[in-house]
Amino acid sequence: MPELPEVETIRRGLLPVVRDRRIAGVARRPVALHGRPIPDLAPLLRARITSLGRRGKYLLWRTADGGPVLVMHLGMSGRVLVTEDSDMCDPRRALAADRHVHLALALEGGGLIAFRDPRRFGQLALLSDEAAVSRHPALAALGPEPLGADFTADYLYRRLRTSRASVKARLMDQSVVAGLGNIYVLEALHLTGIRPTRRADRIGYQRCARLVVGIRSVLEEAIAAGGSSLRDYRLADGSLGYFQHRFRVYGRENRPCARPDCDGTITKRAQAGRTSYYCPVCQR
DNA sequence: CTTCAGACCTGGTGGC
DNA sequence: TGCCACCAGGTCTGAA
Repeated sequence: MPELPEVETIRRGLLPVVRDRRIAGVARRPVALHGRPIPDLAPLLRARITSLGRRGKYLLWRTADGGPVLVMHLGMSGRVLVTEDSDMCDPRRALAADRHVHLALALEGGGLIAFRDPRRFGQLALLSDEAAVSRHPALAALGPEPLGADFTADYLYRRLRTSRASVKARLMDQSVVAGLGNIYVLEALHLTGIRPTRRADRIGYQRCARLVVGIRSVLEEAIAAGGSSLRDYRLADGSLGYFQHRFRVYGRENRPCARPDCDGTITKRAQAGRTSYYCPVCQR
């Protein structure tokens, strides 16, 4: 899936296209996404999109006058497709043309937004207003934004010191910090010289402080690069992100460690049902 | 309580 | 070429 940098890149690319556009037609496929049916989209009809927000890996489509909010999570394989082609503005046709498109919104004046997710691990919810957004269980459970002021060394130290789980599992827990996934956790841990398998409660304050800085810098660099394109992911305009060329550890088993003064070799191993990559020499 | 394996899905890849 | 096992950016559940 898109992790925070990919979702943020999509948000930035989409915003100028959809802002102030009115929704002229809607269609949904009768399939389950993340085990739940796609909500009725009728409340979106005639609504005007005013902003596109992001919280963790969630995209929030807001509409004018306190109207409904579409909450979208891209799961592992979700994408948002946009076409400004005025011929392609029938949402039902968009669903018929591609069996992995599960939601389509036609824009007044031409153009179409489609949510495509082959694996169907994504999530869609339509909330009636801002109050419902703050009550949404998954959103309410999210920890601080890693690029926000609340994500501090004090905070992270407090959240790590009480857990015997691995630091990697802890950082991937969205209630600790919102938006990190497998790739960026591993990248940040390499940057800060911490082994993914290290127990969270064995990490001191100074290392937490470095981790906060490292997480921020990895995310900022990735956003600047337009995210990472592996498999499905594309920017809003269909182009590719290029942060994957800057990976220090992810997918780099048996390659030399990228740290200049380190002669280690990147190791791959299964951890908590996922794959971890790290340098056994400089990550402790 | 916390932690972790398994389930949920499809598609792409690499081995035989 | 075909078949099959395995792997993939995430999240939730239930069991230990």
